[in-house]
This record gives sequence, structure tokens and C-alpha cells, in this order.
Amino acid sequence: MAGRRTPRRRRVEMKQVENEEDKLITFSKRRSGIYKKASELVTLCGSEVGVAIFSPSGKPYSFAHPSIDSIATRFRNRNHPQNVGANNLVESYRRLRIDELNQQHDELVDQINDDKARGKTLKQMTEERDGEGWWEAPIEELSLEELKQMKARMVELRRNLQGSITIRNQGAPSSEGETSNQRNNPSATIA
Amino acid sequence: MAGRRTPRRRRVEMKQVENEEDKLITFSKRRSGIYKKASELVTLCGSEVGVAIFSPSGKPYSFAHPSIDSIATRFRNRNHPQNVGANNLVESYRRLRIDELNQQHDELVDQINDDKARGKTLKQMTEERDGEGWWEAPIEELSLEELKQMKARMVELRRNLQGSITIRNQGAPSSEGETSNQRNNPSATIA
DNA sequence: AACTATTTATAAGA
DNA sequence: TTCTTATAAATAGTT
Repeated sequence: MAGRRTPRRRRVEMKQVENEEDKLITFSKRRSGIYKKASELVTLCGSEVGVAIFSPSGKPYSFAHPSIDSIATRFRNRNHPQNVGANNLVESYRRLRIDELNQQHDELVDQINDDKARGKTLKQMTEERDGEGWWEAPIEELSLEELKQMKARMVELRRNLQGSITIRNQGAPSSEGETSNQRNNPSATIA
Repeated sequence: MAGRRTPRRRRVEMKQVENEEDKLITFSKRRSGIYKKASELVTLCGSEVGVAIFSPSGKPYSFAHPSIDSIATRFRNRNHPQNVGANNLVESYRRLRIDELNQQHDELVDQINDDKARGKTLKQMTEERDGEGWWEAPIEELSLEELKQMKARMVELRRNLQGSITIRNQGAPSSEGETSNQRNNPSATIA
């Protein structure tokens, strides 16, 4: 151990990062950071949160709980809160998926804990992935067919006891009416 | 060290804050924190960011740049030629969802393990809302039956065996300049 | 992708 | 609510 490894310093100037490479890294790290903060807010306060981010190149990213759609919908329909639960097939489908994933939350926790206890790495669990793309199909043909495939896939995956994904939903009562919009931030914009 | 001036300690348990007063404070502080992070991302990377948050009581808050509407619009009609290879709204949403679910995967797993390491009860979190929720609400009739059946099966499946699901897909081929934005997520490894 | 030195965010208090 | 402060967490610059 001859020299101190890193005499680095940092400054965090709040200005656009010029270097494209650094910008990409910063974008990635910070986007993750925001997601984490958002999910923590959900966990700690039970709030519903949606975050939409467009990278400098225009690529869309988002984090949402319970879903980007419900958040968006809730914003759009905050004047008619009773509509929240019933819309179209697509939305129903999406919600089902969230629900579905939710149903597995606790079991996944068990699974993970179990595997971990045995020294099985999470990486091993996460390495498994699905390369197919049922979601490539046009929306008009989704619904049942897609659900079936989805289930089949799940059963298959279950056999291998691999991977996990967790989405938690809060359960959205649809009869309250938020009447006031508030912002304590100059940039906060609510109709 | 006897009598340290400040017996303040913090440990940030990642669970719902039970005390309502504390919850409100936490909500406020963290909401501000997220806004700040979001604005920093805008400044540093020139991204467009939108954050929508509903307080536990349902009050809507948001932060956005350039505006919540532009962000929402961009999400709805990203038919914009210069945008990422998004062709159809639904598809875009779906892809986004899948993509983002992947990104959130590790974080959630980490979170779960983290909690576990501290002896937290994740089940508690899950049980809290497991049993009834928005999916009980009436949805489009035609698909409702199918959806319910699916759900029932999921529940059954879950009871019998430990299951899991893995969704791994990048699914966002871009037709414009974006040099392969790689996730910094260990498991997000999709070509 | 990992690793630290630092900067930031924040839980408790006041 | 705003400020203070000890500590936890995020992350810029490197390896």
C-alpha cells in the first residue's frame, strides 16, 4: 500500500456536462437515483409516483407506481375520479399485469431469501431472461392470447425458479376528488 | 463517549412511516428532494423530466421541465419523427414499461435483500394491501372474465408453489442517433 | 462494473 | 415552517 489510491476531488457544477460520455454516465446514474428516491417515497409514504424522463437523445424512460398509465390517467382525469377503474381493454390488461406481478411479490421475497440463504447468487437469478417479445404484437391482438402466453411463460420460468420482478400497487380508491393543486416549486406545473 | 450532544440517529427503515405527522414531513422533504434531483438532471444532462406525485391523501403534485403537459404530450404522441423508434402509442408504452421493469428489477431485488438483511418483514408490506384493491373495481366487461380467471390462477399457482417471473427485454430499437444506451444495471443485459 | 472521497440528502431536533 | 446538525445515501472521478 504505497500511495493513497485516490486523491480525487469533485465539484458538481450545476451546468450541462459537455463531454458526451460523461453526460451519458451521469444521466444513467442520476436517473437510477431518481428512481430509487421515487420508490422510496412510495414505500415510505404510500404515495403514487410517476417519473418520465427523456434522455438527451430523446429516448423515453419512466418509473411509476402503480403504473405510468394509472399515473397519467389520474392526472388527465383528476376531474372525473370515478373513471379510474374502468377504461378500455388495454388498460385492463396492463393493470392485470401489475396485479399479476404483485401477486408474486411476497413469494419472490421468499424465493430470494431462500436462495440467498443457500448462497445462490442473485446474479444467477437475474441472468435468466426472456428474449422473446410477445409485446411486439399489435395491441389489437393482445388480450387473451397475450395473457395465455404470459402465463405459459411464467409457468415455465417457475420451473427453473429464476428471476424475479416486483411491482407493487397501492390500491387506488377511485372516489376521492383532489380539488386543489399545489406547487411549491417554480417549475411545478399543474393545470 | 458519554453524552454526545446529539442523540439523533437515523436509520431509514424502508417501510411505511406509521406516524402520520412524520409521514407528512417525510413526504414533503422527499418530494422536494426528488424535485431537486429532477431539476439537476435537467440542468446537467439537458433531459426533459416529468414527475407526478400523489400524496397519501391524494393531493396531486408535480414537477416538470419544460412542463407537465409537454411531457405528457410527448408520451402520448411520440409519433414525433425525431423520437426514438416509437411508432404507435400503445407499443411505445408497452416497450417503455417492459424496459423500465427491467431496470427496476435489480433495484427492487436489492431493496428486498437490504430489508431482509435488517430483519425487515417484506411480507408485512405486501399483506398490507394484498387482498383487495383497484382490480376489484369494474372494468371492461368482456375482458373482465378473462382477467379474473387469470388472476385466480395466479393466486392458486402461488399457493402451491413458489413462483417467479422474469421479464428481460430491451425492446427499444432506436432509429435515430443514440449510441446504444446501456443500462448500468448488472442484470440488464440484453443485446 | 467496482471503488472511495466527497458532496448531498435528510431524520431528528429546535 | 425553516434552520441546524449528525449521519446516511448518492455520486463524480477513477480503476
